[in-house]
Amino acid sequence: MAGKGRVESAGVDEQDTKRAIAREARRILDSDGLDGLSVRAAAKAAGLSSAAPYRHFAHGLPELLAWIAEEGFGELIAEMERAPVESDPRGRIVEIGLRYVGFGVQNPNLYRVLFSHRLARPLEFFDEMFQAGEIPYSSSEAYARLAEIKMTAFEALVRPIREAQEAGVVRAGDAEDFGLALAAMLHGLVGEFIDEGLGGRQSRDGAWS
Amino acid sequence: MAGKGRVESAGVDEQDTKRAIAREARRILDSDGLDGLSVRAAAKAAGLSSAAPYRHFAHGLPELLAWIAEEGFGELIAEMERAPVESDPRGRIVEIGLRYVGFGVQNPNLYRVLFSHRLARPLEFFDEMFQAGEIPYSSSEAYARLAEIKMTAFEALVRPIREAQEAGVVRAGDAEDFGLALAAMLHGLVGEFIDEGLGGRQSRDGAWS
DNA sequence: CTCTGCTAGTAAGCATTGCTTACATAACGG
DNA sequence: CCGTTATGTAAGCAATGCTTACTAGCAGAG
Repeated sequence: MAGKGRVESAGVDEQDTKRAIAREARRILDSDGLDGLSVRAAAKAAGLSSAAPYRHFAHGLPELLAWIAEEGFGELIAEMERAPVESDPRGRIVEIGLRYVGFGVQNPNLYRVLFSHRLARPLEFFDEMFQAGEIPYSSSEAYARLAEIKMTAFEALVRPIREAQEAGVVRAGDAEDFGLALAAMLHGLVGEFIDEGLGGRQSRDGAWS
Repeated sequence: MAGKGRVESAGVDEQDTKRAIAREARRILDSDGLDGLSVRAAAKAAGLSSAAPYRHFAHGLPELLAWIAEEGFGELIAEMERAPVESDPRGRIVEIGLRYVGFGVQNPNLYRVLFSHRLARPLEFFDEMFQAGEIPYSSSEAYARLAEIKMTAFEALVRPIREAQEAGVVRAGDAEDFGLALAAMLHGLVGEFIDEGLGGRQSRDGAWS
């Protein structure tokens, strides 16, 4: 009663079980928080053995989290880009900021994963290992994609700033520095509402629905 | 070869071993990060058995972290209040903000503990349990003290704002709202420099020494 | 057709961790 | 002098991350 082999070759799948594991992991994360998420729990929820996830996420939990974060950043970007184009470019910046904070508040557990330093560190490790030639690019592909989409999300914040500058509505300057400051403020705001900030006790009565 | 009893009664101590455990835990936290910190490691570093810490930190790791966070907030407050009194009250606000960010950047692992949601949650649990009468106040004394000093830290940020308002140098308004926004911005900035923020890859070249 | 190799699972187990339980020892108070 | 309390130890449980050996099915080479 061991070993199942390449059974499901008929379907369109390929990475079907991989997606199933990630989906269950995401479900557990949303409902029970990061502390409730474990490789075993995700595997069990997907009807697999404890070791199965390591076939699809060779680096184990970090890579699983990276996968989830990649999806999460995608959702965050989509939410930001859903902001309507206003007549005043400044209004669009505000709209995007509001959507950013709203997304964080509505998905606190996911948001914490997105900006966990456990995610930032692997990115550096990947850089080092890749530059040292210890590992082929593809084996840490997930981290590379994560770094890319993270920059894309940042770009989604910087672009409207640049547009506002080109329209002459916002003072000229380094759009990336402006973006950095904006990202810091939004990130800090989410932290406050998620109950991690200094003013956490006071900031619980927001109506972010 | 088991049991040592109340041996060290001659010293001035009382909570000597407790402080020793916390000190080792802090050392491990600073050097190896939160992932490297464990109750057992702290106990071993203090020359004790694995179960010893639970005598002093009945709630285990969460309470140990709360203790560390309490010390950490004390250091943060001290650092902020070291800001010189300037002629311009606005300058003092900036000075305090700079010291806040500097502290976070220089103590990243501690800072992450200070604002971990694992710390925020116990505070709520404590509130609920206390209001439900399930637990005497003193048994969660550590969390109560933590909540208090956290508000003190926030107060250290709000006070100079109020002073600036009274001096007429800063537009009047709700100082707590201003403080909340300031806390959010500073928290977000630290996050960026600590490598958790959206612009993380770009913000590494600060000279915070 | 057969052999070889690859893919994708399983079962079992190791080390670590948080925490609990049972126990031992020493100081203190009546 | 004896019970109580404070403070430690040893041992062990359950959960977790991860590894190792193994198995089963499919695909292609000869």
